[in-house]
Amino acid sequence: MNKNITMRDIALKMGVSSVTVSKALNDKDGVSDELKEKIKLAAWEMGYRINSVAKSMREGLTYNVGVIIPERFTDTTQTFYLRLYQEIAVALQQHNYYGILHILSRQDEAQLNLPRIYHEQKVDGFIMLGQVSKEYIEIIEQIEQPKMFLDFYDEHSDIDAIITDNFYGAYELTNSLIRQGHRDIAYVGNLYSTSSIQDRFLGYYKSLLEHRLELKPQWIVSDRDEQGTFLELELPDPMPSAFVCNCDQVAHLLLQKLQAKGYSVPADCSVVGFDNDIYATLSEPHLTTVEVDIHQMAFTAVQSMIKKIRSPETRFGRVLVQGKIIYRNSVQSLL
Amino acid sequence: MNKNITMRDIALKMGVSSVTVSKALNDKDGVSDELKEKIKLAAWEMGYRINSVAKSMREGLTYNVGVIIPERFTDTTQTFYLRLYQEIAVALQQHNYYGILHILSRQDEAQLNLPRIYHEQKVDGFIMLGQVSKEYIEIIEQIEQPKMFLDFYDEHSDIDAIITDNFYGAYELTNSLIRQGHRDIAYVGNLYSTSSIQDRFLGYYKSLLEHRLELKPQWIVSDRDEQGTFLELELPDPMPSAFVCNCDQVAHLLLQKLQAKGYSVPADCSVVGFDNDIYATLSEPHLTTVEVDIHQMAFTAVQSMIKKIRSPETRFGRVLVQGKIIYRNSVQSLL
DNA sequence: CTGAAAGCGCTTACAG
DNA sequence: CTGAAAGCGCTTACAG
Repeated sequence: MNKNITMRDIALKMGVSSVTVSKALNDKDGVSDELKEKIKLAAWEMGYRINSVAKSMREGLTYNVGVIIPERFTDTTQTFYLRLYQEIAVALQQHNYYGILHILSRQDEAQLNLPRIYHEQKVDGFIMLGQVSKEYIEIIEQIEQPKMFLDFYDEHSDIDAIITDNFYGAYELTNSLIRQGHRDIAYVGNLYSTSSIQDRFLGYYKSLLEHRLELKPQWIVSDRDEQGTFLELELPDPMPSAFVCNCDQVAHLLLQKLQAKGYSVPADCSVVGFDNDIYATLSEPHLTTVEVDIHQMAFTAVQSMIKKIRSPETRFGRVLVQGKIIYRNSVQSLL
Repeated sequence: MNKNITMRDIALKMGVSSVTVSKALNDKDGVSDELKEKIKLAAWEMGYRINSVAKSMREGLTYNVGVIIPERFTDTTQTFYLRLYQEIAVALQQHNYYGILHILSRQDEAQLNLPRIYHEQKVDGFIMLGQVSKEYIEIIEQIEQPKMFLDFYDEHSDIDAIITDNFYGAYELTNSLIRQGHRDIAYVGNLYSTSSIQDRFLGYYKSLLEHRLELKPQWIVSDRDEQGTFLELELPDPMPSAFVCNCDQVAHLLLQKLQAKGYSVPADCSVVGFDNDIYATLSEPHLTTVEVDIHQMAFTAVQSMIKKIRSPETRFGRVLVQGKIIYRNSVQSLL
């Protein structure tokens, strides 16, 4: 059987010490180039694979990053975080790091239990992907290792956060509606549910303010309860000429509601979304929306995390990743 | 600073040896119950966290399982494998194991490079999630650690595989169409692309055979090239009364094609899919389909993998996980 | 019931 | 340019 080859085995075979083997394989100084090449060749021939556990033990680094996603955000219809996780995994790979995904169960979240990867020192840092409760944030703050929030932030916490630029995304999107003649514009989303829904709302509101348009209370349509469970949408009366939805999935639901009630989109009513996820192109008409740059978010997060692991004092604060408006066919020009 | 607490620190504080601390914290024999409790309390008070790297080094186990997904299967529209990965991560968690996701780039797949988690001995076993080329399978066979295929198998390889019961799923689904009076039934899928498309086809064919229905060549409609890239679907002429699609995504595409050409589904033509993924309920009408039991597949895979890690000689062969037909509105009874 | 010793496979700091 | 020694933090096997 191919018993695992160690540096010692190579050293024995080559008649050198394992120190020399280590130096040669790691391209460190102190070994002649000639010997280095010989050792590398022997290692390759013997099928040597480095034991990362021994390396980790010695260096005090696991080369793993924990990514925590609350179970609440992982049902069948929500794939955004999984795709973000995938990009994170790829980005980590490129830095010789590895991701360990931890799905935070509802129970552990409620009972404020940290994941086992924390208790077992399995990782060098934590990326919290998806908003958790204030109480859970306080628990995370006590972790003395590098940590960051991804796709949300907490105003009271100074933990680094990478977020999509929700505010300007919604602001620009609303501006574009106004440029096309819309004046009665509603917002769909529960303002008390997550910071991103809130920030998108504020971007929408800023656009209204700048154009001196009134924000009518009945034009804020709730879409979910504070736990994130979707509610039946209630159409405002009178109807606006356009809806800014906090996400594509809700825009998709709204579209179905509107069509069921006999409204034609965009002829009778325009709808825009946010995220450019699968719902944007599955909706009929396809949605004008803001594309979150998942790739960029993942890469920024990983890069920052690795910097923090290397120098734990590094602080980034709140990093905004710009989105991009994708124009499709769910908006009617009123001009 | 909270310098990491080790067993040694606890031992020093309690005036015992670190052996005793280890035994106490692991609930091993050889320490009085009284002392055990005292040590556990002290560990808790001191904020002790076990160093899993040291444990791993000592035991020769990483407690990680590598899950390899070819990049080809991870574009925006395909979330099946990511959801399966998520279930795997949860199942592993329950066994005190962790998953490391490796996205196998097209390049590494073509160049037959094994992932770095192999070369660094980062994991105790490998789950290959999604079909790879014959050549790559041969490379995987050379891995001397536990390994298994998930959601595909290779006839020439005796590597354990967990697959959904594609054959009987498609067989039952086709039977149900025939029971509803359909006689002219087409199949949509490239028979040379993956084993699951092939097996679903054969289940469909078995149903035809049993009912003495002819399999007309023009009723096999290709949906993708052998690399998996979707092709424009070509409707057969004459048209069948029903289509059995190899997956929901293709059923969704077919639906759009049919509707664009003026066919009404299911009035003019019935369509069934496979997978019960997001496309099944995003299609209009919602698709009658076979639900792949993702949860069960992941749990079976993880359980088998852990058995194999504990006793490397364990063989499972090909494990079939039963699917379940979900009846919706995309089929018209002709009776 | 308790502990001293050994060892897992590396790498760093130091000596030659 | 090369190597002996030490140590990362555990756990097992053995001795008392």
